Amino acid sequence: MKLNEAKEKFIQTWGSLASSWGINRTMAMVHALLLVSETPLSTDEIMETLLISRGNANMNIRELMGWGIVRKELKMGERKEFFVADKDIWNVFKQIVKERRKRELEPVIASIEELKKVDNGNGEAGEFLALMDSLLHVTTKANVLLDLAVKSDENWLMSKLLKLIK
Amino acid sequence: MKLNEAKEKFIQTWGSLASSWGINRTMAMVHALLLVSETPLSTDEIMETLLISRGNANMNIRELMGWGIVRKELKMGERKEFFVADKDIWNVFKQIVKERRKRELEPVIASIEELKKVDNGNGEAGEFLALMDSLLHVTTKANVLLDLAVKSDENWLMSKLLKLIK
DNA sequence: AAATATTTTCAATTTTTTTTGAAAGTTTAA
DNA sequence: TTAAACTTTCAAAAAAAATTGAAAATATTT
Repeated sequence: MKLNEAKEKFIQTWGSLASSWGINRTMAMVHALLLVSETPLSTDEIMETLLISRGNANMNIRELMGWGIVRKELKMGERKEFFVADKDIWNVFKQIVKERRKRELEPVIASIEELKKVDNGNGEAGEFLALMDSLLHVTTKANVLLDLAVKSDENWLMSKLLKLIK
Repeated sequence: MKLNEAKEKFIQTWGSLASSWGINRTMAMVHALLLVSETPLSTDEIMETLLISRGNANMNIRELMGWGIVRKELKMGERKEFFVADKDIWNVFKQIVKERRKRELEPVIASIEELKKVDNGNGEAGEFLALMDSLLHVTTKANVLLDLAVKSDENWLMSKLLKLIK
């Protein structure tokens, strides 16, 4: 398999994985392209390589920057903006966990807390409250653990965790 | 807030969360409905409550059973099938992790392994290979850890993990 | 074996999400 | 200040995903 073919396959793999995780296919492909690119790429280069429109390219690049895993790079003597992906995969992973925790996990915890205020005058909400409690139990623990994962150094975390397995 | 209102809000919350995780909105709502229901529900009851068609209800119930988090319950003297959701949230969590690991993580690891076979005769694939290695590093570790999580008892795992935080 | 109840399937439709592309906006250079 | 280079926006179009509903299949009862 030639290098370019492998890169292409990687972009496809990343793209098709995306939709199972609620991530825009094109966004994942732009990310993959930047990951395998040895040099920063301009919007035009991304458009040409992935055969997508300018609007689409722009939108997804911006979204990736919002996730904190792609950044702008300015080239001297060039007016265009260039983009690079953070190549430190552990960092990318941490960044995504951090964002999803903030965007999705925390709101859901707040929402469950809210639902615990249900009127239980005659005790009819007992089962419901038990469900909310067990959900809260799992989600808050996940929250704490993900926070730990995000803040820690990879090697420290992994060595600790791998010890647990034995 | 009345109990029924709270249940409805819970179903909505669960449903809207779903799409960020690549899960069908209705499937999440059916799941939520079964979670908050104190009794097993028939397809007809699910249709009526969520205002969805028979085909849709059937499809999503079946999908939930495929994920191993909803099961059929037969009532004596009733010809209809009834459905119940596993109320043990830790179990539900484990089951979902287990399935996603099998359906998504393992194939992606296999795919990256495949891409490592790229032709590197003249050394031009060095950076690409380094990227594949670091991806493999993170994904295989995640794989091992999730496997641990899935196989372990909640309390054991949690007590161990919480110790790490201190 | 026929009638009835129930579940499943799937082509057609609807809804939602993504993408396009051109116009508007912004920045830089002459 | 004007023009050119470049980026952003967003309404319309296209594509993808979800949903419907009725017909077919299956299961149960009489």
